[in-house]
Amino acid sequence: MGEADWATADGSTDPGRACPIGPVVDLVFSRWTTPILWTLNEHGRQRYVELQRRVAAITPKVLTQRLRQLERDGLVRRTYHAEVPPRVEYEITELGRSLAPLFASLVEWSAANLDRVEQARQEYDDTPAR
Amino acid sequence: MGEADWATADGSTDPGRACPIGPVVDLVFSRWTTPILWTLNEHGRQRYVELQRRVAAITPKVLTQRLRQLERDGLVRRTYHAEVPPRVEYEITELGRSLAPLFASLVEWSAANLDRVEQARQEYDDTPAR
DNA sequence: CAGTATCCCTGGCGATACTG
DNA sequence: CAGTATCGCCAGGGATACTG
Repeated sequence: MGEADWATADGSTDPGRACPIGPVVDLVFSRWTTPILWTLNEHGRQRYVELQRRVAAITPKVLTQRLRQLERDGLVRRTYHAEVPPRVEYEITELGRSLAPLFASLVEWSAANLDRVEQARQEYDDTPAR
Repeated sequence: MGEADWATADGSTDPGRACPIGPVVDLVFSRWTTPILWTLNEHGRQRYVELQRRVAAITPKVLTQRLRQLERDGLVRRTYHAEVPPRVEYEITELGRSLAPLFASLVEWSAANLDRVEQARQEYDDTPAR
């Protein structure tokens, strides 16, 4: 909570993402990654098709893209079983699981404050002088 | 942490965002909102131009868009002073400030684990059999 | 100063079809 | 089953210029 923590090591401001949580936000909160991680964390090791069913509305292309990215980032582990038919299982890694408390905090915050947000929107929309 | 918390109240799965933190992610972690909230939280009440300078590389159009959205969501308060030249100040609200612990957790997680992510990427990229 | 207004452009996503 | 491959789109963002 320092006064100038948003400055980078070399003293210059980081253009674009002038805050220290930029990287982790890109990592965890980019599109589709949160539902995927959530599902993996909640339902344990799963096959590709199970994921596709649980993370509704995601197309196979995008699901694969995100899974590859998560695997590369070390948050998800992919296990290929050379059988017929082939079986691939995905599971969350220890590193991925370390995000669970964070997710829990997010859930807590939502439960406590999301209605306030909705209320604020209502008031904003109901104000004619804008 | 129930077994089927990703199901909505009516028993159906929520298409697209099959996890309970979907809404708060959209609210807080959509593009540009995190650096804006961070800056507002770190440097207190500021004028439009100060924000524009601190959140580097953001264009005025987008900055205004995001500020309006944050105002509507009740996370930011806008104060217009009818002077010449006009002066507008933005500050984080109590509701917005309630996100601070969350941000702090994110910073902590980054400090503890971001190097592991980088390491995982290195290993992934250095593996030829892919 | 604090924004609008306009135009443009891209990359991410969706849909669909196909394969080892 | 577990993905690729290809195509098309369009919302969101960037650049630039202008205004009360």
